[in-house]
Amino acid sequence: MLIDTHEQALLNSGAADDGDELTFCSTCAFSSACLDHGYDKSRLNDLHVLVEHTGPYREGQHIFREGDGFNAIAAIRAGTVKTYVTDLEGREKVLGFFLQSELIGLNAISSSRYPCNAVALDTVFLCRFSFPKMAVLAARIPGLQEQLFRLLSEDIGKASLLAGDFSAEERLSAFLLVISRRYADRGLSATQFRLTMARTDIANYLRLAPETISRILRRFQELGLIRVQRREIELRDVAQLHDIARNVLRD
Amino acid sequence: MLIDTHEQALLNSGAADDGDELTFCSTCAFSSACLDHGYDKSRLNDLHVLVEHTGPYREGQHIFREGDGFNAIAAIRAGTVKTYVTDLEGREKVLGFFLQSELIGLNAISSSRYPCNAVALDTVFLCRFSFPKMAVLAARIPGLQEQLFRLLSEDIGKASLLAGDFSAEERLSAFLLVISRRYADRGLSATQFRLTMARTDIANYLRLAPETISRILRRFQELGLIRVQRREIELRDVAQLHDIARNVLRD
DNA sequence: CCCCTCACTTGATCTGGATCAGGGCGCGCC
DNA sequence: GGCGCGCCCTGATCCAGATCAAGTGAGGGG
Repeated sequence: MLIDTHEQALLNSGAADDGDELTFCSTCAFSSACLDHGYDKSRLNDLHVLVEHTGPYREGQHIFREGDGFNAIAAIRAGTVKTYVTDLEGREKVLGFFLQSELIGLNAISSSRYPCNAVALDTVFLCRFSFPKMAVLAARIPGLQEQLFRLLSEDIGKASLLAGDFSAEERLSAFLLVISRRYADRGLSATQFRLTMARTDIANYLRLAPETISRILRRFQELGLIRVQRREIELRDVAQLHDIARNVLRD
Repeated sequence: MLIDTHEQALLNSGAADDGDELTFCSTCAFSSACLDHGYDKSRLNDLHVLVEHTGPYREGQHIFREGDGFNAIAAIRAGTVKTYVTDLEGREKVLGFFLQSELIGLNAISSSRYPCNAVALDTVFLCRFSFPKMAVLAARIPGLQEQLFRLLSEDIGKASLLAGDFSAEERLSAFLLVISRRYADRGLSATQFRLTMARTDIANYLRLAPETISRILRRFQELGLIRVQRREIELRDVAQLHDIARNVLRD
């Protein structure tokens, strides 16, 4: 298994133990998935050749670029990743933001090339999974195959925030709630967090102008729905935000 | 294998032969996939319990509804299917149109429920594949697993026509070209075809008003790009349509 | 400490497409 | 054939959000 010096440091620093897959990489969705579904430790070697820890990627550093040959999907161990494409006029179109334990690269499977760019928004560490090897393993471990099907299928529906002809308020409210939910899932505060992305990134993601983001954040603040100071956000009336976003989120 | 009377008639009418999977169901993506990847005939029984031909569904008849329990994905043997959800104000949001040999239901895997409605736009026949059984089979046939991963991954990127803040002309031009391409792939004319969906459906799909669809079709006709008469469409200047849609299609 | 930069904010104006309102026409049904 | 219904077209008006044009203020480097 390839481990660079940063990685080695990280491994040595914690309670990490190469012999136990769960503590070895507690943020890897697949490792957990394997164990959850009865994957036994006698086969751990399979995972070791499968998994490669990489990082750190510094803010602004690319993880992959559009057109790069696809060989691995990656789970984020730490940090935030933005995926995007650039249109013919050079404008950036943000496809998604990915937090700890989320997967990037799933949309590259079909064409064997990454169809978009991925860049670190802060300091990022990854778990890379060789996809060919994972496919072989998936055939042997039903739980893993099932997990992969589920993850892929989930992503098909994820575009809903961008699809739909929603108003700017609906979009932004839904965006804040989705971010909040994802932070909460990771044990962080659901009501107070720091956005890792610039206004421009949010705008490019929600298909709005940066000015519109500013104005609506201010409006939300004036209405007492949120408190915002630079990138620090506090949600003060989640119920009403949900009400605004109800058409987008539908649940 | 369950076969209703309509189905039986269809089977008997052609050169179909239950002993040969390829002629038995030449429009089924998976059957071909299995054979393409070295699936041998001694295991055909697996596919027979897996596949169930259904139909006809008449225009306006639902194939599944939002919330229905997911048990199977389906390949379209004939006809056109529209998938959609309804927002809280009762407005219909069209998610996609599916032609012969395309698959519906892939987005239901993750939640075990169909997250949208599917309705026939004309007379539709389906191949239903029991998903649990298919997953078992996929573990045994590498080609099938690979095919499934590829199909799922493809669909993740499909939303691009809806995402993006494209102009009405860009959207509609891209829509016509995508339809054209898909008809051509099926051996039909790429430049002359009949739309199976209403203006309203196109509008709901492209997130535009039906009036806008009308106006732009007229404008395209005045510019000599297309000829349109009711639902009959003739593409007269594909190059320029491509130019208009270049930001949407990106290839 | 000050300046410079870059992200963000704020205000003024403009516009693409939605909405509203009405009219035509093909098609099925009586 | 005529009538009615649904789909489609067309014109007039309106508005959300883009765009244009200045600020403002925090952080960083000299």
